[in-house]
Amino acid sequence: VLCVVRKPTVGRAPTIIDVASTAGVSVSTVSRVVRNHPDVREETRRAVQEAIDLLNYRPSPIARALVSGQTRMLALLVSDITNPFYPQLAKSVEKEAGKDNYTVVICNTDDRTAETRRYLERLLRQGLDGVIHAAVARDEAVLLSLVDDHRRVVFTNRRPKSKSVSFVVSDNHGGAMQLTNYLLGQGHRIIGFISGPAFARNATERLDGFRAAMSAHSNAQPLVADGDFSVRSGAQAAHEFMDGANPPTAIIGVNDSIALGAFGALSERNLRVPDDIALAGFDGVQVSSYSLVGLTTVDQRIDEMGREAVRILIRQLNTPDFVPARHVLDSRLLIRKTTARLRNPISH
Amino acid sequence: VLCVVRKPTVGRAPTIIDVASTAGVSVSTVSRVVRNHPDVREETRRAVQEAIDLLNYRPSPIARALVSGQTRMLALLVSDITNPFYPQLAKSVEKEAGKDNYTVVICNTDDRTAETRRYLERLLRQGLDGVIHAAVARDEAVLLSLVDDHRRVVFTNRRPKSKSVSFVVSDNHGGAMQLTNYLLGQGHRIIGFISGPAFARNATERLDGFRAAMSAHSNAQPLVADGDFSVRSGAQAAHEFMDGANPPTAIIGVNDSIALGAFGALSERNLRVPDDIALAGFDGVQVSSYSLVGLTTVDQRIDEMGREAVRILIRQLNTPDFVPARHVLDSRLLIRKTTARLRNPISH
DNA sequence: GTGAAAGCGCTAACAT
DNA sequence: ATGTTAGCGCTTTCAC
Repeated sequence: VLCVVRKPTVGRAPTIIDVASTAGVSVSTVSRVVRNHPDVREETRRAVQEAIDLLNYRPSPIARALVSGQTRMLALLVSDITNPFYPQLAKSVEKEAGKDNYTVVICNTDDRTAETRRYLERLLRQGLDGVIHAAVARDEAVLLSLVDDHRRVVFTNRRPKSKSVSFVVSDNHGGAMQLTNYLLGQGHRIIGFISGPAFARNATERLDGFRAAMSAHSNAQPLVADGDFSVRSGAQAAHEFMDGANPPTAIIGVNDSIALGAFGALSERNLRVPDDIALAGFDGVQVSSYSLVGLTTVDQRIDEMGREAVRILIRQLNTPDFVPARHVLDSRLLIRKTTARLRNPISH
Repeated sequence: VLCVVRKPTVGRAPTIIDVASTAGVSVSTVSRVVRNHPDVREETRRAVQEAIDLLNYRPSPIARALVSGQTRMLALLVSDITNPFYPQLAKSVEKEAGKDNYTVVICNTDDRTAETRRYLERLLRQGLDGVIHAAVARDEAVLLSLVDDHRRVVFTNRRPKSKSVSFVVSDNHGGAMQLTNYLLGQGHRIIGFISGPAFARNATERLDGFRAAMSAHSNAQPLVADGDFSVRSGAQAAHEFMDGANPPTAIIGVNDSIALGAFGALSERNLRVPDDIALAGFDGVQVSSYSLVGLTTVDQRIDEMGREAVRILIRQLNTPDFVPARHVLDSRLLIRKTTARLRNPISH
């Protein structure tokens, strides 16, 4: 070959070949410099770096992905991005991942296994590197069968059944006990708990914590109503409680959205919070802190959960030997304005 | 070459070569079949399709991206994903894009130009196909300089200055007028408007609409306070209004979050809504509809905005000749529980 | 209508 | 320490 023709550099992103010819070295040397490979003479490295700077060369992630199989793309599976818990989690995940130049794709599963599968199949083909699973559906098996390398997965928000996969969750059981004991300490005995769907492990753990704390008190009467994490379901359940023969003096929502819904229902009934009835949530979502409500809640440290999940995942992705990480974050009771010492004990 | 060695098919995703050899045709033919190229005999097509089904072959998006420069990845730029407007938009964008097998990456810019740039530079190198810009910062120039092909961009939520780029926005000016006229019709004359940042065009349009409607009434007194779209700023501004010498009988928040914040502030002051003071928002965010508040608001049809933005973008991406689309969605007044006919006109 | 072959931009053996 | 080269899986001329 007498003449290796390359299109001119103008109007085209510079490639590794351009850098190599500019610096007067081979492409492998450039590649080594770019990847910080040690086997490069300092002088050569400097020359290459100069060419890189001159041309403003940046390696193509796509070409890299083709050859390495790694795309620096992570998926975050959430139940419903319009539930305020998830945006907050997403923000912290995205921020932490960005530090290591990972891109996060948020996948709204609506807690439907079929959606989980659809997303994963598409993204895996696209070369997805890893998954943070924060949705709460019964889709663990689907996920783990699609991503059989468990190093690529971290569960958060929910605790997985599998023992061989990493997770970061908050201490749901302990948090619920703490909150319930606080309400019991305030004099409440009839306490209503608005639960989440039975398939959501984080919700059932909270319910269990509530029950455990209540059963330790001889004259405590636990009430439980069904909810589905939504504001609407919280309102409905609160109405049910108050329409019952034996209405509670305090209500706990399994998450903040439900508690906010309950708050609305109570307002509609002209019940004042906390004077007439105490109310508490679970999550520590930002909106619950505003003066609108000032909701007492269990802070599950969402930001930390997201950050930690990313750190674990990225570490796993880059280490051959893998031991599943199991992090349980202490949850913290945030006492705000919707709870108070019981003023008008109901006699029975 | 006597012997073309390929690793065995087991444990490895099937490639186009596997399909070709299975079907007994060349890779180009397989490629034609996959891309629905017409130049394939029906018989051949069937044979190839059989091999594809047999092997469960799916073309590699990464390899395709390398050769075509297209990744089917879209970015959605938002100001702050924890502001409930954006998750709702994101959901509709994601859903619509998914129909055409596009993946959406949500980028939280915090309305900082530097963040916009950071995201775009990273994603463009990753082969980003297009951008839906829904954040409201002064970053139009940065975006358009980074993505000089305007077919790849759609603005939404905000109206761009550039005349050569597509957008889908709601009729902010008209919606604000409609809302203001409604309040005037209810007898309100002193109306407070809690605005957004001056750089946010959607906010200034709403403010202009408010002013226009107010100035058409001889004895109407517009009050304006600064806000930044956040719940907190809404609460603060409402306090300022009510501490003023001439408090309004109705307050409009430039978005629902601000109105919700104002609602909290008013509750704190033991003012009942709408009996003591009327309150309205803008956006039609879901949370504002719950019984907690039942906020009167201007619905800007978020879902439709997102859907339409995606449709326009995808169409532009696939047509060589490009005429910018300019869609203005009618906004709709949603009268709910926080506004009512003025009961106790203040005399002046 | 079909096939051969040249890349796309990079990494990783392997050779020197 | 550096260069050569064979791919990664696909699309796309260009022959036939």
